[in-house]
Amino acid sequence: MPATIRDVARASGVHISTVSRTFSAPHLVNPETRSRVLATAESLGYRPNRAARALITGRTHNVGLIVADIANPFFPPLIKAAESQARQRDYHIFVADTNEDATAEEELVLAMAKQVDGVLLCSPRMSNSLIEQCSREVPLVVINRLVTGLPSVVMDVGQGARDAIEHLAGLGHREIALLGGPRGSWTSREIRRSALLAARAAGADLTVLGPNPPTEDGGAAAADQVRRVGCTAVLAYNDLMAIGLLDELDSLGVRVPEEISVVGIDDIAPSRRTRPKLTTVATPTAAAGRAAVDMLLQHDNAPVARTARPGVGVGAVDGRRTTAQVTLQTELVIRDSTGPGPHLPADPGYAATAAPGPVASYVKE
Amino acid sequence: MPATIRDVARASGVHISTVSRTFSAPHLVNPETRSRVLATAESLGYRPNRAARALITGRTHNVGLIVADIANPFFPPLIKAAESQARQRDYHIFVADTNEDATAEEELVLAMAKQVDGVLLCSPRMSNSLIEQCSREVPLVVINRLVTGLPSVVMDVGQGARDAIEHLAGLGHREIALLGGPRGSWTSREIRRSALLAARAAGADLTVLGPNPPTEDGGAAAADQVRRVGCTAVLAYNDLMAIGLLDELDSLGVRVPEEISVVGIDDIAPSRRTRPKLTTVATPTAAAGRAAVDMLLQHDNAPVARTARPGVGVGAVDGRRTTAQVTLQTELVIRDSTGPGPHLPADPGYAATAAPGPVASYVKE
DNA sequence: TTGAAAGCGCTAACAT
DNA sequence: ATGTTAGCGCTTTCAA
Repeated sequence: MPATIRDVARASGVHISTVSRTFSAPHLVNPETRSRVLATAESLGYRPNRAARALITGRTHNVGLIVADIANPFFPPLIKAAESQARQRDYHIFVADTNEDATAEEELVLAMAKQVDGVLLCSPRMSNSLIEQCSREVPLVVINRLVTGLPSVVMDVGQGARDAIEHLAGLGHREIALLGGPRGSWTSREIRRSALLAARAAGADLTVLGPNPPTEDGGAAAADQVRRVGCTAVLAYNDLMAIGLLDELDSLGVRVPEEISVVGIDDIAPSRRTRPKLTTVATPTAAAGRAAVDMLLQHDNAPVARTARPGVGVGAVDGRRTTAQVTLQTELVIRDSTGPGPHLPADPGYAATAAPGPVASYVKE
Repeated sequence: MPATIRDVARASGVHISTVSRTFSAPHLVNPETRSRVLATAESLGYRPNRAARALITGRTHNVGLIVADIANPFFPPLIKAAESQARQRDYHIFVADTNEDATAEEELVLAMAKQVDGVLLCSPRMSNSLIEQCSREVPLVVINRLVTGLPSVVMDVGQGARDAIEHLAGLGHREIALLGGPRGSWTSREIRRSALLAARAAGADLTVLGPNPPTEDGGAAAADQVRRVGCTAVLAYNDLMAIGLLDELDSLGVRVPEEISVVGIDDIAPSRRTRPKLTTVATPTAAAGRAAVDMLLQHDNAPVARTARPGVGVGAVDGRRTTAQVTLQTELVIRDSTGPGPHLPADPGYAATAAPGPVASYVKE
C-alpha cells in the first residue's frame, strides 16, 4: 500500500492539488508550503504514480524499443545507449524482441502503443505501408530504414559498402560476392544497390547471394556457394555472417585473406577477436540509439491535445512533427581479413596498404 | 485519438460496462452481444488501455528488469529469455542498466515500482538489507544472489568453481590464481569460497586477486599480477575477464595453455572463438531469465488487495509469497585454454584429458 | 444478462 | 497561493 497524493495532503495539511503542484509545477506553490509537502512526501516514501498521471496528461514517460534479436551483438550497444539517453530525460524503456519475425513487429507496436509516448522501431522487416499505418497509432522513429514522412535514423551503409568494394578492388579483386541479408531489410537493399554501383565503377564483377539469415549460421551456410562462384573476395551483410563465413572457410581449409578476402559490416565487439581479425565497416550504433531517442522526445515536449473538460481546450493539435531523417557516418576499419587479390597492380602503395597487420584507419562514431 | 471503451459502447449500442466485461470477463456477457462488441471494437481498432486498467485492478502487466550492463554479453541472452517468457504471458518488460553502479540500483527499483508488478534484480551490487527494503516497495525476484526471505534464482557457481579447480588440479596445477569479481557481487564471493575449499582439498595453493571490474580490461589489467604471483593456472570471475587476460597474455608472449592455463565462467558466445578456445563453466542464463519471470508471475496471479469501494473487500492480503530459491546447474566446458601443469601425474588418463583439442564435455542447460 | 454509479491516483481549469 | 471540482479510461460492486 504505497502512499498516495491524498496521504501526503492529509499529513501535511494541504489540499491534494497543492501536493500535485508541488511535483508538477513547483513554482506555483509557496516555498514554505512546498518544502513542508516535500518533507512529508519524503517521509512517507511518496512517489507520484506515473500511470495515473499519464491518464490525464497523455504523456506516459515511457518509450518502446523493438529489435529483431536482443542477443544479436549488434543490438545491445544500441539498446544500452537508448536506455541511457531515455533515463537521462526521466523516461523508461520497454524492450521487445521480434525474433526476426516481421509479423511480430506490428503486433508489438500496437500492444505497446497505449503505454508509451513513442516507439523506436529498429531494422524493421515489415513493409513501409504497414509502418505508416503503425505510425498512426503511436509516434514512431525508425532506425535502419528510410521511410518518407517518418523520422528515421540510418547509418550510411551505402557509403560503407562503396568503401568496402573500393578497398577490395584496390587490392586487385575483380570477382566479388555479396552475401545479402534478410528479406525485408532496407539496409540489405541499400548495401546491394551501392555495392553494385561501386563494383561496376571499379570494373569488378559482383555476384549477389541470398537472402540469408543474418546470423553466423547464415554466413557459414553460404561458404559452399562462395567457393562455387569462384570469387576472391566477399562482402557480408553483417559481421555475424562474416564471422560464420570465416569459421566455415577455416574448417574447409580455405585461407583468409590469402585465398579469399572477407569484409563485414557493423564492427561488433567479437569482430576484433576473430582470426584473422575482421575488416569491416563500423556503424555507429550507440549514436543511432541516442539520436533516435532524441528525435522522439524532442517532439514529445509539446503538450498533447487533451481536454480535461469538455468544450474547453483546443482540438487535436496536428502534431507538426518535423520528420527529420538523420544519416550517421560509417567508417571502413581495415584489419587482417582482406589482402591482395589476383589483379593487384604492381603499385607499392597498394601493396603496403594490403600488407597483413593492423593498418587500421579507425574512427569510432 | 485512439478509440476508448466509450466509443465502442456507443457504436455497438451497449453500456461501457458491457464492453468492459467483453474484454475482462467474456463469460459474463451474452454471446451475441459479445461478438457484436468484439466486431465494433475490431473495426474501431480499440485496445483496452492497460494503464487505466492497472489503476483499478492494481496489476500493470509490466515487469522491470535491472541489469548491470546491457552490453555485457552475459546479459542479452538472459534479457531475451525473460522478455520472451514475459510476452508469452502478455507482460511487457522494462529494461534498465545500472552501469555497474550500486547506487543506481535502488533508484531504478523505486522509479519503476509503481509501473510494474515486480522487478527482476540481476546480479545486484547493493547490500542485502537495501534489497529487502526495496522488496517492501515492490515484489522482487533476485537473480545471481541468495537473499533469505526473497525469491531468487542462482546458478550453481560454487559447483562450477569446484569443477574448475578440480579440473586444473587434475591436470597437475598446484599454484592457481583466482581473479576475483567486483565488490558486492554474491557470485564472486561464492566462487571464492568454493574455490578456496576445493583448492585446499586438492592440495593446491589458491591466490585470490582483486576485486576487479568484470570486463575485458579488468582481465587484461590483471595479467601482470598473474605473472608475478607465479601461478600456472587462473580461474577468472567471468569469461569477459578471461578473454581480456588471454589477449594480454598473448601480447606479453605468454603461451596458453603451455605456460598458463585459463578457465572462465559463463560460457558467453565469444568464448568459443578465442584462441585458444576458452575452457569455462557454462551458466544457464536463458533458463535463469525464464525461471525468474515464472517465479514473479506465479504469485502475481492472485488478486491484489484492492477495494474498489471503501469498506468493501478485505484488508491487505498478506502476500504469502513462497520465497522459493532456485539453483540452476552449471557445467564445465573443457576447451583448449587448459593444459597439463608441472605436477601432472604420469597417468595416461589425465594426459589424454589434458591433450589440447576439443575434448569438450558440454551440455547446454 | 445488462445498466448505473463510484472511484483507482492524478492533473488542470476555474474560483477564491 | 490554495482549494474546488471534473474527469482521464477503465473495473467493479450493486441493482434491475
